[in-house]
Amino acid sequence: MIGALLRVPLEAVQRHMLARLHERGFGDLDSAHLNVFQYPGPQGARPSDLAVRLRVSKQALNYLLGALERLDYLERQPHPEDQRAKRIVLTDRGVAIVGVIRDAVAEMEDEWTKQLGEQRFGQLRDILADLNQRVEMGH
Amino acid sequence: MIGALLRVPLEAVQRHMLARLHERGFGDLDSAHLNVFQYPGPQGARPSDLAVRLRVSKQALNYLLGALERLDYLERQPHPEDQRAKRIVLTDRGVAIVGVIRDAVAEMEDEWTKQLGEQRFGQLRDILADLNQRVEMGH
DNA sequence: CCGAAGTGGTAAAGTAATTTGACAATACAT
DNA sequence: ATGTATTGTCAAATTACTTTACCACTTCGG
Repeated sequence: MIGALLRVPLEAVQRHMLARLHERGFGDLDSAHLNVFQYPGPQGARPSDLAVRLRVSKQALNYLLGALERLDYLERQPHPEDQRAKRIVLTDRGVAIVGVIRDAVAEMEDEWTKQLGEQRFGQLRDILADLNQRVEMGH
Repeated sequence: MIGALLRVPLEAVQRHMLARLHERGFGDLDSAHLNVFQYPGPQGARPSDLAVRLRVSKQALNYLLGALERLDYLERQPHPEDQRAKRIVLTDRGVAIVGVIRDAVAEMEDEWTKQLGEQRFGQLRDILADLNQRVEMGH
């Protein structure tokens, strides 16, 4: 059951993020675009590396990046150290949505802290952080 | 950060589920198909209700159901109480994958219990269960 | 150095998934 | 009874993604 237990709150966070973004002038973003901004975000990364991180093909990522570039959220600049490569650089608009996302997550955390109590929410965070480390270790 | 904290372990569970299914003779399933089997599963449900639950259009769900029916995981039978409606009924093959999924989740839970300790994993489950209730309440 | 092998990005073509819009059949409220 | 809403499905159009193929550049072995 642990799958469902993780899924429901995660989806709640994601819905809240997307709703806030839509409210605040970023109505042209959808959840696929949003994946690109998953922690730690695309700023400064190479498309290839990002594709590995997100577990999508580099073509699929490139397709998303094309959309986000047309919507003026980021640019693909030449990489200073490797002439083959590109560097993803957020535009002002791209930086702005990171702030909105951060706010939306903070709101959700406050809400849950209020509901569960500070102690239990703190435990949840701590245990999840621990688990994350271990999961990332184990491949 | 709570979003990322929930996402990483969830994806680990989902990957593990899919890997086990592929190992055990269900190589024709992909993660889109798998969504249909998310708790509490499609058994006995109406396509429309399931579409609402999964937050996809009824056409998109119908497309998935068509694929799953062709792969012999389920059937769409006439609904006994409403002549317009259908009832989703799992085939033997469909019932079988529910078992594999349950086993895969149990393995993951055992693994994490070993890593975090019984007490902390138990806390995680309890707090998440509590949070789930509250999230489902709040729309 | 030089050539072979590998990496990073992208274009083009093809496939898969999803949306949009319609519709027939049934249920239901008044 | 009659108008309205619901349920499932089809088909067309669109969008998202994959596959295949490439070229520019880098790295590495000699």
